[in-house]
Amino acid sequence: MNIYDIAKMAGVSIATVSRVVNGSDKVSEKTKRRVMEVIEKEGYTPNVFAQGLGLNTMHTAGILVPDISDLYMSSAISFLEEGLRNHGYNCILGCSGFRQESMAQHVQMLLSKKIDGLILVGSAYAGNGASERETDYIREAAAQVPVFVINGAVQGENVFSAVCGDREAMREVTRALLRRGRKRILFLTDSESYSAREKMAGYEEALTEAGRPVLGELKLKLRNRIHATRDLLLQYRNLDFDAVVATDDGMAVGAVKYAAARGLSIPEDLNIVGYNNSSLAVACEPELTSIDNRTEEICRETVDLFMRTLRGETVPEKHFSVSCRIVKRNTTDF
Amino acid sequence: MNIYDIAKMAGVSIATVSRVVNGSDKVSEKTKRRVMEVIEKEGYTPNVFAQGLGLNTMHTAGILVPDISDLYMSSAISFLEEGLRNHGYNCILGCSGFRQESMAQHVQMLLSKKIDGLILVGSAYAGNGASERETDYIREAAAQVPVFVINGAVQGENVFSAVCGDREAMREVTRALLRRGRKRILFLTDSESYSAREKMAGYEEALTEAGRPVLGELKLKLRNRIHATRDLLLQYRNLDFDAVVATDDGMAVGAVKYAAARGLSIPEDLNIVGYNNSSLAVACEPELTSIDNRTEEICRETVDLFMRTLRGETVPEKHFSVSCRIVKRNTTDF
DNA sequence: TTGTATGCGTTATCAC
DNA sequence: GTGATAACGCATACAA
Repeated sequence: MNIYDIAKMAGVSIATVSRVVNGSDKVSEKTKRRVMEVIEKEGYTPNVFAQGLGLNTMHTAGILVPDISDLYMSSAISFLEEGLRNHGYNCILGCSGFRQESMAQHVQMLLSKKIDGLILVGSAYAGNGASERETDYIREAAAQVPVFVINGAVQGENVFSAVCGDREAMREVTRALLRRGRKRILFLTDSESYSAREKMAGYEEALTEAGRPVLGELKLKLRNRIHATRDLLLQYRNLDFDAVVATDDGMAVGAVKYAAARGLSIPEDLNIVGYNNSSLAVACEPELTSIDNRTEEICRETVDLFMRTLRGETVPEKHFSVSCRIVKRNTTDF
Repeated sequence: MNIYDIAKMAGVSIATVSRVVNGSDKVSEKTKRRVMEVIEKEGYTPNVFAQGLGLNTMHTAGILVPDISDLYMSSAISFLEEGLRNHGYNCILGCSGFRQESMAQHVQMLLSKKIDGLILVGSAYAGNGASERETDYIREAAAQVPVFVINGAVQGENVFSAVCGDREAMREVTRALLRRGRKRILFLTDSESYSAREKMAGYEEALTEAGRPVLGELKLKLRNRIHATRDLLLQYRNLDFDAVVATDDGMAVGAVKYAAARGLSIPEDLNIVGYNNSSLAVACEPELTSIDNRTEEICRETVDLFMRTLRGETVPEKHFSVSCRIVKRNTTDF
């Protein structure tokens, strides 16, 4: 059932059918009614491929995440999908993993589908800070469609980003721990992404401004898995720390498990702060103080930016930032 | 840059370019090389809209989930996306929520994008068992493209499904609890979906075969939220139960929290079994015995079915089933 | 082995 | 208001 069939059945030309379908006002009420009747009866919908070919868009956004089973990313996608859909855009989803090469490849794959814009979820896409060249693939993509990076700042023409103040949040938390007399604060991370670097910077700033040394032994890189974290900490028996800040709740929960295994009481012997305020923070015992990085706001802003950019508006701010919130629960005493 | 440009630059016809791009063997090595050179130099890729218009496919699968921030569904999507991508198919994602009307609407939306097949993740799509009509929208969709339901059995032409043996798993777990002397086993669920009904049936079967009555007061429907579950159980102070089985880990963790609030010891005073074996099961304390419903296998099978169906193979089994696995941790003593 | 011509189903630009 | 017709960029049947 195509536009020719409908035209024939309604006794009009395809141009008129097209006008009716697209709500043109240059059609008489009478013919509009007649055409609509046929359309309804036959359940006709325009062929999106033909539309796409003519208009050069199928109203889709490409969304790329490294790992969709990560709680942070899946909730981000949830917000993005809803927002985009409300504006008539569908999402083509890609899961790229964390390998640089694979990320660039996936970007190409999405571009080849002629998406209208590309949303990269997670600071993993913003490189590890080794070199500006790491993010060249983003700027190349941006030559074709606008690119929106969530939680990672990338510079470039047609590249937009929305982040939350990870550095400030981590600085504030570290400060609070120091104020409560914590002497040796362990920093746990699983990556060197933009946001991980920001968090570490905040941690170091707080130490420095308090006149404390930044000790390499207190900065651990590890896998973001609960048991792996617990076991690693158990191995470092003589590391001697009285607080833990982690760049994701998973590692923080691992620290909680470590405390249980060592018979340490929380928060008296050990303060622990997680990140992302995921359901893990509520599941563990004692429940985890965690930093809420405002996924919903960031996603909403990104969708807004997406729509405005596609409408051809020149947006004032290419880089949007929002403050994190510290959600205090029972693993801290500040 | 289109096929005409490339043809002109390479000094051949568009047919030849098309042949080269599609790897036809009826092109001489020499011209193939020449054309490829131009293609590489210009970075040409075929316009997928034009391809789609001609071939009536863009090699996309529609994937619909009620809630992508649910751990079970996001991990399912992760497996599906990878599997489909390995076969050259991309995913258009929809998040429908749990409302019947919205689910049907989203199915229409995906169909309008001319997907090659539709994958519905989660038994929510299989109806609440009230009437066969609930799933009519699935059979209607199946008139256009093959539909694959994950974790919910739906009958119909061109409808396929993959489930795990929820009924058997729940029966086995309940049996084990009874064998260990548990007298009053609480059943917690947040829905009446196909899989929830299967689980309840298994629970009831185990009770019945042990000569125990199935008590309505011991079957609770509630929201799948940790604190909400805990608080609800605290309200029912005189309910008197010595075991809990839940249709999702979230509620089971809520029961763990309830035990902590009441000062009950686990597993001595209370046995608890969760479902889906998510990261929540590992995050909570004590760690949760949970049922692994084999998401990866089910998704792999679904992708396989998807590909075979699209290739026009007649598949022997429209309904695939795999057994769950009970993952014993520290909230049970069987 | 290569080229020509046509169809795919729209939208949009013209005439009328 | 309405209709004829030209793009849009590809794959492919058919000719050469």
